[in-house]
Amino acid sequence: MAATTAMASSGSSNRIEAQPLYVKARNIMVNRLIAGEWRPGQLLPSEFSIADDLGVSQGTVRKAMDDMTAQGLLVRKQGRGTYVAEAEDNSILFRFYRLTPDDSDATTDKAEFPESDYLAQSQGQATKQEQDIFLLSSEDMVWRFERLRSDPLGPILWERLVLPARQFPDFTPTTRLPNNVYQFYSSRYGIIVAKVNEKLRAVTAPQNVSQLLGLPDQAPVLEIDRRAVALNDQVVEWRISLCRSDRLHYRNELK
Amino acid sequence: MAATTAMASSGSSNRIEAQPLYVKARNIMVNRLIAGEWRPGQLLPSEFSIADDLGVSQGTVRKAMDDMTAQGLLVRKQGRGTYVAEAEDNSILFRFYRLTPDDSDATTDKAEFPESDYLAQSQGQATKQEQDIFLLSSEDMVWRFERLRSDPLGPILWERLVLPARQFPDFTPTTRLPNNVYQFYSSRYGIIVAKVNEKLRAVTAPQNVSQLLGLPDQAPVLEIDRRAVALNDQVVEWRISLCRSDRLHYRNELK
DNA sequence: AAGTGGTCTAGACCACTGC
DNA sequence: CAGTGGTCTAGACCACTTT
Repeated sequence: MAATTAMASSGSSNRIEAQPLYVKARNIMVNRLIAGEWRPGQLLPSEFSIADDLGVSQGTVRKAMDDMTAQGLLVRKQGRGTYVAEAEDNSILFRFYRLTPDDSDATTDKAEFPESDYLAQSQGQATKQEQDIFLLSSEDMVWRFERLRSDPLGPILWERLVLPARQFPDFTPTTRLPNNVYQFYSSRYGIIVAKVNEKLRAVTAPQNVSQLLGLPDQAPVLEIDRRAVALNDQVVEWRISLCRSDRLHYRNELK
Repeated sequence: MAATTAMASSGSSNRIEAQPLYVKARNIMVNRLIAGEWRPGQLLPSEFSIADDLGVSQGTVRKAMDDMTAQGLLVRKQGRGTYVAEAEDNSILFRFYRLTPDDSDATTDKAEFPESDYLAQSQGQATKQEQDIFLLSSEDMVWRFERLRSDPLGPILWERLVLPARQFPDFTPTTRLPNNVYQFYSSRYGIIVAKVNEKLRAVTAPQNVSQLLGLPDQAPVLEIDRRAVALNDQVVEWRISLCRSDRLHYRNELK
């Protein structure tokens, strides 16, 4: 079977396609993730079996999988096999959620994920900005959510969340998002969020927000403009959060 | 020579030290970096030569070096060899400097590194907080700097920078820090900054800072509390910056 | 016992650099 | 041309999980 599915050899003959085999193997596998052929949580075939399938050695498949594992797309379990990562695997807390109580000890870092109160929810035509962000046309629809999120000590942030309606076909005006949205996108729609781009600013809270958060008028808040990018490079979520930073902060580790 | 320097085999005999050879090899090499035996910019021995030295195969050394390269400690140059990374190699801009003009296109992202005006500079005994941060005793001294940093359009941030005096023995009250401090630590003292921990908050600018930055009174600014951690896990720099965020933002890509 | 990923080795060949 | 890192393969053995 290697005859039909084998990838071009990297041997001396082939000047075009100067791409290592393990990169091609990786691309093929990533495309299977994008296509939904391999879904989050699924057990993949063994390395040897994929190697046969692609017509390369097991070591080459391993290198490709090493990359994908490092990127958080796959999860290996010794003795059992390799699985497509689910949003839970990456411990969402440390991956995409950076707001931390000031007194937290990092050791006693409990998985306190904030609860949500829905202030508004509607479907509407994409604005110019939303068209740019999601690559939509002016007739396309988006879902918009406004939420107030709180931890046990009280409200911590206000946020507006926008989703392209096309990707979430079964939403209704009363559909609520679970607290861990990326887990939801992954398990329900097979959408794998590969990365998130954020822009942070210090701004003065609008009056309604400072009231909701219980802050004095004109209080400074942290504005986080976040765009979640799926494996196929499409933006699947746009979110603007206004966070109180009097008892929380945004932590970042740069390596 | 493998007889004396060889690392314990991972074979069946040895239950203690359940550590893969490549991890041991990595640790040995990292320790050479910490000890200053290998200095930034230096050309390392070839993989085969190190493999002989450590009594392992070249593939094992390669795997250890792969890790270190991924971590930004080493830089490979095909056909020439492997070098200890210098701060310039990692393109400091993208690694540790996250402030970006709002209009920047990422494509036209010029390496505009802000200039510094020194407002104050002094040596003094470490405060309680500084003792905690740098693991110093009460008699130990620190250097403190206050700077105003500007890009071509004007001032963008005020910052206070603290260094443990012991690590910078030849400083004088008029020693200035170059713009790229991590490059300076690396080339002059062999100090390799492995990572940086930051805490971000939105705060109201103190009056003197808002004046220096040309902002209205009570303007919100982004406070960045940063600790730079060296390879040996010691904090070597503490910095608090107050950044205008009306025409700049802090960009972050989470993967 | 069988199957999986994890480690380690050895050897081949390629691409690039510098002499 | 020799030396380096980069890729690819094949095979051995280990550690872990499941049957």
